[in-house]
Amino acid sequence: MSTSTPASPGGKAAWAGAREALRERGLRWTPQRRLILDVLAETSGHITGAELVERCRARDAATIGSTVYRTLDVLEELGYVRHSHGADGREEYHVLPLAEHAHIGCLGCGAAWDLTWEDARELVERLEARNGFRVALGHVMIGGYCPGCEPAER
Amino acid sequence: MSTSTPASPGGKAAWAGAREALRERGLRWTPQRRLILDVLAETSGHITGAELVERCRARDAATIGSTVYRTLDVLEELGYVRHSHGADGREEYHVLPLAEHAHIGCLGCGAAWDLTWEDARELVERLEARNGFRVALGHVMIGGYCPGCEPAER
DNA sequence: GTCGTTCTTGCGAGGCTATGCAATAACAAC
DNA sequence: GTTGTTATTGCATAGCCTCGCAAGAACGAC
Ligand SMILES: [Mn+2]
Ligand SMILES: [Mn+2]
Ligand SMILES: [Zn+2]
Ligand SMILES: [Zn+2]
Repeated sequence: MSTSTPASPGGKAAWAGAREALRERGLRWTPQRRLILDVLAETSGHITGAELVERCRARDAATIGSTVYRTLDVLEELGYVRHSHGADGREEYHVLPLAEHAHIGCLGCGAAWDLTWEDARELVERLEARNGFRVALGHVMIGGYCPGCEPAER
Repeated sequence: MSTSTPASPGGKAAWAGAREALRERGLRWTPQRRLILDVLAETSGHITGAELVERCRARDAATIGSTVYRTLDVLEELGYVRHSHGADGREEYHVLPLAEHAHIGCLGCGAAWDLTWEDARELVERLEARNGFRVALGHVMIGGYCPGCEPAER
């Protein structure tokens, strides 16, 4: 469903410090969190909350949705994931974000791509200059239609 | 919560043609649709799907959510409303959009502004040329911080 | 006014996400 | 290993939005 974002850097390696990161904050290392991190470590690019629940459930049928969503909140605070909302409003988590970037999503087929600061520069500079508005690229979502998806009517 | 978008032009007047617009397409004029249009005619700027359901329910307790959402779909096809998704992923309907436009929202205070095709031209043209991607300006959401709101952390 | 066609509605169910609460488990200290 | 503290889980519930389906209503024709 979601395309884009080249493979993450170290794969599993990047997650090595997660257990320590949790403990340093007084948070706990539980079997549920370990499973979620294992799945994320094998994911590159984007994943929706629902997809993550599903993949965890494939490995442990007892997986509870709310636990997954709450763990995602924690991981976002630690910087391991970052979320925005896709064109359909659903959560889209970016795993191990290398650099802040915006998302472009097809309203037809749901495919998604990334947009860099460089791509958005002209617009970002215009908003900064004209309105004093500082764009948070991670919270930019551009909806539209990819070449394969004709926008039906209108 | 959402600022911007000056009051709609004619208020009720702008909705006068709605009944005809429906009939010309073979669609029907029902009591449910009339109520929804009445409520929308008294709304200017933005409204979420849930808010609209609530306001309709205030006038007719028998209002059914799915009917409201389906009517919004129809009205969007006729051009009377246009929706995108707010920073929290919920649907945000723009009533009587004068022109298709994108939304800029402050992640700090929630203030929102509009962005026109002209403002986005450079980026839109770039995406069209480079990826064959046709931007739907109404589905563009730009998050960031207004001059008054310091970007907290990270 | 009656009838037939086709659009709409109501209703039920389901997907995605959030939250409160009590029971449980992780961790640190001993 | 036991115990106490407190974070976390499971569960239930709820909100927002979508969809299928069968019953019902709007509309045009007569
Ligand atoms: Mn939508
Ligand atoms: Mn969110
Ligand atoms: Zn597409
Ligand atoms: Zn602000």
